[in-house]
Amino acid sequence: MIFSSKAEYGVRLMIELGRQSPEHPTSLKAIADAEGLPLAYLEQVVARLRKAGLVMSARGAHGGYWLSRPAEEIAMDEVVQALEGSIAPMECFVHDHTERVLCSHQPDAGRGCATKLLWTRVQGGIIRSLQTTTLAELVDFSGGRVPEPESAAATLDVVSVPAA
Amino acid sequence: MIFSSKAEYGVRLMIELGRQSPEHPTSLKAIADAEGLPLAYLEQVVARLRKAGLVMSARGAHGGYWLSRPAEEIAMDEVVQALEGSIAPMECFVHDHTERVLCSHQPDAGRGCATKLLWTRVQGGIIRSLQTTTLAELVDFSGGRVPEPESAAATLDVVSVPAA
DNA sequence: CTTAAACCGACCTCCCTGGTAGGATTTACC
DNA sequence: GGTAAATCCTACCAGGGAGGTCGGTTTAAG
Repeated sequence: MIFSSKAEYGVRLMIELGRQSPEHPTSLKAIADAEGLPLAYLEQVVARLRKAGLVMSARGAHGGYWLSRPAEEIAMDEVVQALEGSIAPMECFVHDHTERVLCSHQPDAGRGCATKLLWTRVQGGIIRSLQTTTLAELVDFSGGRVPEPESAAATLDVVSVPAA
Repeated sequence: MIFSSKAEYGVRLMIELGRQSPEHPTSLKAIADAEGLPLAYLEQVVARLRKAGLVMSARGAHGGYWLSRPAEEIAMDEVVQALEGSIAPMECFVHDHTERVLCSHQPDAGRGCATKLLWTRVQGGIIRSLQTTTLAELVDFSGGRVPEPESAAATLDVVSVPAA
């Protein structure tokens, strides 16, 4: 298995948020119920998304999460990267603090690290396919946005972007 | 980590075999010494390659392994597939006995399995990048074929490194 | 008949995945 | 202010797979 269930859950969570209006927060419990996922575990998953700046949150009653950007502007490589850590095809691909990915193998006896060539290509293939998929595509594929509720007056009042 | 060390070791093993003449078998011990890998573990790795028909073997003294086809005709997706089993980005991608890969998720409540769209693309990206890389490329990258020995001396125990 | 090698299967240890548990804190509403 | 709903945080835990090891059997060359 290439990706862990954190990625699966996290992507589903993002899709769920993308289907909702960003105006009012969606609680984790609602998502957990809708997707049949354990709430306590989802908390850990969403924490990664929040730290990556992909979702924002409001605490307290009627709190919840929402996308920090429109789904059209969220590429899935950001999402998966936030959930899985670095996308490394092999042990020797380690992130240093910058963006660079490097191979820790010694260039043994003058020859290059041949497997690195292969894994680099694989990594490129993965990242490309993730970069060219937006969250909006997945939202659309899963049935699109949830229709805005008619009782707009009430809900819009609840909008409650914390008026600090 | 996307691929296990079986893939790393197995690819290195294949490259080593690709650097050798297919005329005489190369022992696992020679490869283990050259690459610094545990012999007993390599046995398990090479067994997968043999069962996949990628290498052939001869038992007994002076036995060993060789590529069953020229390196130019071996695409790396075959190799990685043999080593790792199926290349599935996510739990729900399971192989049945055919080539088809399917998602076990129910199409819940009429909506399609949206994550499947994403993982399918990722899988495609991986497989494409593996398919378009041949073993010969990696052999070449790692310094190319070992020069054919003229004498009948036991050359194979010492994998001669081209002296820079 | 000794030696080098492939072949085989059982075992073993560590670490990560996939959770659970229990709380502390924040906020809306009455 | 009290209570309920929610985020947030840390610790813990069981299971399984990764990454080997070990011991032995069979095969073939010299």
